[in-house]
Amino acid sequence: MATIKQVAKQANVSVATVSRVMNNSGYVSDEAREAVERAIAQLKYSPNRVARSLYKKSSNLIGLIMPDITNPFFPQLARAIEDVANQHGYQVVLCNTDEQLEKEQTYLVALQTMHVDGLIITTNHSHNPNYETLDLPMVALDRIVKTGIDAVVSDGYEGGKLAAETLLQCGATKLAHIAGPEHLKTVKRRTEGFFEAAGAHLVGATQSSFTFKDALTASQQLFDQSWPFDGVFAANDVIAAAVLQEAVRREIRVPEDLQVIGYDGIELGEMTSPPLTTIVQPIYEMGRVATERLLDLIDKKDTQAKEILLPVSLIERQSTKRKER
Amino acid sequence: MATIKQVAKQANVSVATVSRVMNNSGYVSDEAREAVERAIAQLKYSPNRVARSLYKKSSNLIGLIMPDITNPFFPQLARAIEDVANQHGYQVVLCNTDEQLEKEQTYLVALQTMHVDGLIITTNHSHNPNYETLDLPMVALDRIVKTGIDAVVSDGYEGGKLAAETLLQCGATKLAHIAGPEHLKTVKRRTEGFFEAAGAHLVGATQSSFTFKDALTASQQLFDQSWPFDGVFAANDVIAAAVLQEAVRREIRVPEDLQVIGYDGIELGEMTSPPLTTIVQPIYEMGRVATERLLDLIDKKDTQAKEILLPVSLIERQSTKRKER
DNA sequence: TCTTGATATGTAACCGGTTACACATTAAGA
DNA sequence: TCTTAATGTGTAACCGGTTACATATCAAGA
Repeated sequence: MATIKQVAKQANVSVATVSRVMNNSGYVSDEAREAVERAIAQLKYSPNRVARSLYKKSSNLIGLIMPDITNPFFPQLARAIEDVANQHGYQVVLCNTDEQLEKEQTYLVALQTMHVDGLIITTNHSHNPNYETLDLPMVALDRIVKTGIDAVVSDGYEGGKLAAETLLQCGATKLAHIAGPEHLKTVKRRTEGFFEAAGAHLVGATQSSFTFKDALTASQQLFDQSWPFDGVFAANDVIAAAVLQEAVRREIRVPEDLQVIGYDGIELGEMTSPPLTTIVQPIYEMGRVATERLLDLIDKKDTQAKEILLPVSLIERQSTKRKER
Repeated sequence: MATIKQVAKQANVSVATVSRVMNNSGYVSDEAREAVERAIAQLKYSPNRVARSLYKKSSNLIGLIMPDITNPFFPQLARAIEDVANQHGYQVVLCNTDEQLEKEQTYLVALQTMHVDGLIITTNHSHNPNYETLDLPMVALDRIVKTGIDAVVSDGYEGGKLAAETLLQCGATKLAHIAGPEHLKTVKRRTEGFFEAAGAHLVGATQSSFTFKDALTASQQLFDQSWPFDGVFAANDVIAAAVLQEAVRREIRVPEDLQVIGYDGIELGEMTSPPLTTIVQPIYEMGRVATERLLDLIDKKDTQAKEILLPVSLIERQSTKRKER
């Protein structure tokens, strides 16, 4: 790798001039510029970002902290973040915390010592640790933070309501629900919205983590305890897939005897049998908006913290019947 | 953030001594060490990795180049890589190339200028670009490279054979196949193994990309053109899920009338109805092995390039019947 | 003609670590 | 007692950029 000194020598100018050409700053004569550009091309020079970082105290790196990229909701988010970051000349550093405070803490110091320019925190943790004291631009994604930290979330309450309303409009009268983990506020809102709109039609509910195994257990429990019902809203698509599978096992026909609605809009929903009707969060959009917001914060464009709420929508596939009118 | 100078001042020693304490190198008296450690604790000092990188020409960063983290095969791989890297004090930089040469090239120079210590290339691309000229430790994952680059892959040929043998042992006699994209050598091997073991039992085959939509089209085509058959081997689990869905749509019972085997062993396979029998690649293991290999290369432990072949295995769920005997 | 501001360029300090080298002290062995 | 090696510590160069500052030239306006 060529250095700026070699380029300067080759072009017969000082390093300052080379730097000016590279950064398009200060005054440079046309001759000098051409000579430098020629040297750069000849030596295939591209500046050492580490050296640049050291002086500028900025690395063009952003840290992405998420519980587990393996959870099917996160890859799309990561993709959106990486796309937008890359378009703006940033790279992203991936961190999986498993929601463990200790890991989070370790990553935080690692990211700080490497001078990342900002953080995207995609974790549903409620006991937010030293984030407040961190003095780094950051935005929370799919997560609700009390203090003055930006957040991008989708409208879970409306989503829950929409699920109940849809089920009702499609002719279901006895509704059941499988909620997500207690500590996830964004997920809890879905349940609250659903309960609100389901009203007296609610005949049963249980709760599950987001692993498929747990969801299967919860599904069985729901069928055992609350059957019969004719509409289920699951707190996410993975749980909905479990409900679908359990229904098949019990020879309950979907959507004829039982209608199912999921939440998230991940690709999995297309792959089940029957394909899953679901409330879709604009996942990619959420990642995009969060990253753009973060880049604004890094550029100090707008330092007023705010919560950005994105709308959800319904996608009808075949786990529900046609809406009546 | 405190600097080494501040620590030195606080501890009444020189920066060299502080550095020696931090790195456990050279001679340091007990008193000096204690004083330094006290100062470090007081100032909450942790060394600036950027400065360190500049001198050492090593960043403790590894670049992860994959086509698209959104493809359900990759998150597990990414997770394994990140886990192992993190355990050894490395961070990973995520890059999605969409298999586009141009993007790959851009990432490559970005990663080089930030002095990543190594690269993991998880892409099935055959037209490998400037990798050879790159002079960076790297290992290819799930990808076959001609030249002297390390590779970690699983045994697709055996996997394909295993699929055919299993189908046959489970009583299927008329076998069909949906292959993956032409250009993916690792995937092609599965097809070759399957054809070899299926022999005269093969009654039909088609081909598909790894998107669910294409897989659905290919499934329909297969049913239209080659029905009846009683065993299908799909080149990956996504395609298998499509076959399953199409079978349901045509009211063909699985596994009674048609048995289906997938490939990969991703979580999706548990979530279909019925759950999918599949050939599992040790995905996490592959990521782990690749990363450990890369770290060895970085430490110059063993520079002899080699291909590491990991075994696959069968996991029986409910898309096949019980094996006879 | 003199002043002034725009243009052009180079030198050196700086970012925050690591380490080669010089120097000093002390202990062990001859 | 004299060598010699081990131990301990500080100074300054270095990694490869960026930029403050000094300096020089030149054209325009007074």
